[in-house]
Amino acid sequence: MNSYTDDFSILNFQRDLVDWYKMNQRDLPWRADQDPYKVWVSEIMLQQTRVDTVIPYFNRFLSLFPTLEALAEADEEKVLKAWEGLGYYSRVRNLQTAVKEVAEQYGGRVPDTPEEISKLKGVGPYTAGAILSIAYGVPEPAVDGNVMRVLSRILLIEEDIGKAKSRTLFEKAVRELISKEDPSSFNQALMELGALICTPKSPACLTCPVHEHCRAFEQGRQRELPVKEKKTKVRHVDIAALILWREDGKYLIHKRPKEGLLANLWEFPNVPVKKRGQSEIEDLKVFLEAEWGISAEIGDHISNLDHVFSHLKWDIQLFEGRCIYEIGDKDDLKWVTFEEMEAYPFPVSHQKIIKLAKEVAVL
DNA sequence: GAAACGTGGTT
DNA sequence: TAACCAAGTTT
Repeated sequence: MNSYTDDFSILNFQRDLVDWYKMNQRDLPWRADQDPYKVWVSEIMLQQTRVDTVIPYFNRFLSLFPTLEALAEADEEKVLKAWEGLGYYSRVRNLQTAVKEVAEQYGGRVPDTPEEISKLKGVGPYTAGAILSIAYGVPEPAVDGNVMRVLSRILLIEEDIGKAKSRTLFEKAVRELISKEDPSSFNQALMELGALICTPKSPACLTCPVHEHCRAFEQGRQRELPVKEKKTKVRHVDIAALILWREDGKYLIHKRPKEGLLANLWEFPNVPVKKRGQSEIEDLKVFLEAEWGISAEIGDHISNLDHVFSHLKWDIQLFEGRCIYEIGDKDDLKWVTFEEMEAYPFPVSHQKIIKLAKEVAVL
């Protein structure tokens, strides 16, 4: 055959892993029941996001949108507001799109087959397997970063887990290993083990419930795995941003485009700066005039701030300015008070600006 | 297949 | 501090 599970004691491994999980699993809010909608929401939130970060978001989200129907009918602005600060905002817009699809096409019942569930927006191979196994007990692999790390050690798999292709290899391994009696516990156990014991830097092998099955541990090579190539540095982008105010105590905010970075979130007026130096104020004025028909008197430089994303870094020079003249109304522009601002979803980068704007306003 | 897509905690 | 990491998916 020549598979990674040749000469591997599958049944004993399953037993040791699942027994440990049942005794040691964390008490997490999405484990209270197996409601497919809640499992779904939790899985989307947990993508690339820590459990501790997700817990309060999950509880708030479920109190705001307790059912699939409630989320399907909700205003997108409210949904984004509930996601504010969690990051990867397309996750929740895709989730709402998918939930509407389920409400309309499946009578509100989350599909329970790989073929159907995988068609839903935002449901990739991992999430499909997670929902199917956890909510429905279907023995499908749910291969995330934890699973690849854990199995790379246990089975001594030296494939680069950074490559998209290697995921299918791990899925193949899981199909051979997974407990048919309790796929839910098996999949979650693998992830729980990765989160609590088989951690990236210094795995706690001595307390690991399955170290007797671990080929890397046997050879003392657990710290060499998984193999993962390093990423390149993030790109720096210079931006000039503006706290633009009016005599009536309102500030100008702008809704970002429906695609791309921070899609549909709100922000303060800003422009990319071509050459760092003295042109920032002019860049802002030209932009306001040309794009929105606004003329402004730009005043003090407030401060410099930076914000790091996964793939780039904003270096923001923040100014303050007074609106002199404006024409017409636009859907993506709003003049609001600080109080009204609280209803709008802002990315963290612009939450920092709000904070500074409030301090400046006091003066 | 590589890059885009957020944020906060850890090392 | 900079790099790395966390229950990935879409384009």
